[in-house]
Amino acid sequence: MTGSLTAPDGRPIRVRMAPSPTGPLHIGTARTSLYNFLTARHAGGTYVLRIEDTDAARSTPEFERDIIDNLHWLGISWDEGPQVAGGDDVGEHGPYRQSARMERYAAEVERLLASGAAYRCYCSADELETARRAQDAAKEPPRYSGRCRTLTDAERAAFEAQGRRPAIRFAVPAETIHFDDLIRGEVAFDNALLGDFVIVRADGMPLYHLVVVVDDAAMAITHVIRGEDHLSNTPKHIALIRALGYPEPVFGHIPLILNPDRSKMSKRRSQTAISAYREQGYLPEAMVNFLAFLGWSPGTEEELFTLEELAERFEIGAVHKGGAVFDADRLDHLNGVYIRALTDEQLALRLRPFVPDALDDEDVRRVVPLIRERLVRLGDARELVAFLSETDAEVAAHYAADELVPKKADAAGTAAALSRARALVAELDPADFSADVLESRCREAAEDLGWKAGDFFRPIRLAVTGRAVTPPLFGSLELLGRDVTLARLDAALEKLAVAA
RNA sequence: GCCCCCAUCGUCUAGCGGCCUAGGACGCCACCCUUUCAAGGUGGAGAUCACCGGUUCGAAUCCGGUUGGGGGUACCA
Repeated sequence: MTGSLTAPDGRPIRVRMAPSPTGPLHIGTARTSLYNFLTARHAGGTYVLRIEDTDAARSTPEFERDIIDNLHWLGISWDEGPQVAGGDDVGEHGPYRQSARMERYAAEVERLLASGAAYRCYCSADELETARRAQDAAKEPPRYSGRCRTLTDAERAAFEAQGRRPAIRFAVPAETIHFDDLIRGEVAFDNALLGDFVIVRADGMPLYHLVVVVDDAAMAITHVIRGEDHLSNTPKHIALIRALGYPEPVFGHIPLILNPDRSKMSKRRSQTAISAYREQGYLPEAMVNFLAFLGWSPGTEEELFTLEELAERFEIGAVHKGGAVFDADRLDHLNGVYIRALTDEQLALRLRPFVPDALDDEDVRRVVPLIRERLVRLGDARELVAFLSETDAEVAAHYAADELVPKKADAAGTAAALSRARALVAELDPADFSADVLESRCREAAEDLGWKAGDFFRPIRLAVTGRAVTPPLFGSLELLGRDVTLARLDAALEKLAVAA
């Protein structure tokens, strides 16, 4: 299973990703896109993006935009496909939106109709439903009876006269279809078990099975790499391909990404929109690495790869057959690793959209060393740095007076300790207001007081940040500055006095 | 129901007939470091390789069956 893929005729491969803009970019679609992208890059082939928007009722420009944006965000780019920002499509096999390819589908359907490979079906939804129910009752597989397959011209005319609008069905040949799946090897399906499926709706809209086959041929796709949920559609597609006289592409079906209960990953049970991960501050490089390893491994113990390195190593034939549970803990860990690998400058830049506007770029740059090891997601920074932009009153509102008091102390003792801290800060030459000086002075004060350093630091931390869990205390004080530190210490003292 | 696919620690995986008394990572536990929380370090628990039969001198690795799980069965994609 090594060596680069080539098309059957020895030419470079052409693969494609064909998302349907009926929802935001889904994690599974993202991984399928990634695997296609990596396969293309690895083999020096062409990667095509096609938007499958034939379902007009559910497709929206917003979802298309979301898909394209987030694919770009992940670093996945295509050689041919629709352009964002209203530009023309790129590539010679366009248009790359199915909604713009209707004439072509219509022409191919005509060919199918003319050759007898497809036929008009006048059955109504009710009739179909009744038939399905009868089959179910008789414990037969529910499939179309083929009733309209052999209609005479007169019968057809009669239906037309009744005003019935026909759907078009593909007359599935009763044969066993074999194909050699890139990932699963030999697979065989008996198409005699299939009913004739609809390829054009009564309203004239062509359906998925038809358009996918027409477009893959029109776009000269050599390798169709898609989710396992399409495995059982493949014999239908092959039958259609043969009826249309197209060259047969190679198929590869990658395993599904699973919910923790091992069912197909769904919005119901998991967070599936890539945009949601992006908004929480997952790094695209972490996402890509995580997704790549969900169902594939380089066979070594290395586990951190860039997109380029993945393209070099990725082997579609080495992809697993079994589904993989989406492990959010692992993603979190990986994201932290990638965050910590960033330089302070890079991290500051990436953090910008996640921290309050009230902090200027210099503030962000200065707080980075304090929080970098504490971030699982970039979005975690918000809470971690909140004390820097909150007002003194907001900070004070985060805690109650009794929270200031350590277990082994009382309110009076705590007040004394905080006063000591306040005095120490007040006496400090502004030029000495640094983390190091603050720390050594506070340690001395704690010793004087006979307090354990940790016990002494805790109320200061709460007073100044409003929180029990914060970045390192003295670095935080330094960032806050002397005046704010003093004011917040005063506020805590006052709170204590009021409570007493 | 029918068709198809799959099966190594809780999870992601290494493994392609002897190197496996099954390796790594995440998570979990303990300890160390430590001003909180993290990060980091060290150690640990955790898989009779789903089960049963074969093939073989030898099987996690090959074959068959069973069980379990999943996907598909639309005038959705």
